[in-house]
Amino acid sequence: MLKKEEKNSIIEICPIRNVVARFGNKWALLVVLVLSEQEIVRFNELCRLIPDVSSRVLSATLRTLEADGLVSRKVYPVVPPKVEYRLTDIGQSLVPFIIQLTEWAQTHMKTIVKHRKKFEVESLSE
Amino acid sequence: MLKKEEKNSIIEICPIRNVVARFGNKWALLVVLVLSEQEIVRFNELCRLIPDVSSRVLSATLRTLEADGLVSRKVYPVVPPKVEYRLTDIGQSLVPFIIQLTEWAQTHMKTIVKHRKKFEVESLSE
DNA sequence: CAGTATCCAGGAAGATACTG
DNA sequence: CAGTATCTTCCTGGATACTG
Repeated sequence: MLKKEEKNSIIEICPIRNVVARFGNKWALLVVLVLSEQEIVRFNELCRLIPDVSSRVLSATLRTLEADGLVSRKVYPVVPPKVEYRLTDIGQSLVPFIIQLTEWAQTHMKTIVKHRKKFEVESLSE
Repeated sequence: MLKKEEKNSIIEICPIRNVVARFGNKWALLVVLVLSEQEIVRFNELCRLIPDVSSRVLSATLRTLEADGLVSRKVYPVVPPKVEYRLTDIGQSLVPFIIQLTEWAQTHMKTIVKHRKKFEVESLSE
């Protein structure tokens, strides 16, 4: 394997890894998907729409998406606070691909799950 | 947030999360992409094609891809060992989406990187 | 050649509690 | 309401060494 510095340079150069790495985030894709369905969503609404994410992780996810320019955040100076999230144009442009991906997932899911089980059994019997 | 058991049931039910979770893997997408270009690849060849992955992680990645049925593994009973990896039909069917994704990444990468930097500066000045 | 074994470090994510 | 602070746990992935 390569040394750390060499690796980092590869990662920086490679646009695919750099950007696609974001999808490694456990929640990012899901947040984009939810935002694509609701247009405008407030923070606690998102919490409810994705019931198994903590507010800590959700806010971190939103911040990276905002940093990337995929999501915009609008704060209303009112009490109690009101913050709205929505997709930017770039964020929107990603949606069709995510949907295709989920369709692919739905199409092949049964086969994949079946295959996983079979594989598991075969591995055990060795 | 929900309790752990409730969460797990959500994840099991949801086909999208279940399958898309695989993309969270740091190397899975890249391996599929490389296999789509080379058709048949041997283990150490892959090591060389993806120079910044360790053999330990590479073999783990290959095993999960094999378990999912995206990659097939063919062992020749010779000395020294010879093992060939290639995409299955399901694996192949995923390739166009990955390519679209990488094209999207290439198109928007500059904007995203610029936005990240801007965002960083703004965060510091607060 | 094609991996495994072992050990370790870092980061992601979870639980809980708290605040402007 | 919309988060942050803190602490802890878990798990991925990395380094190195070794083997059928």
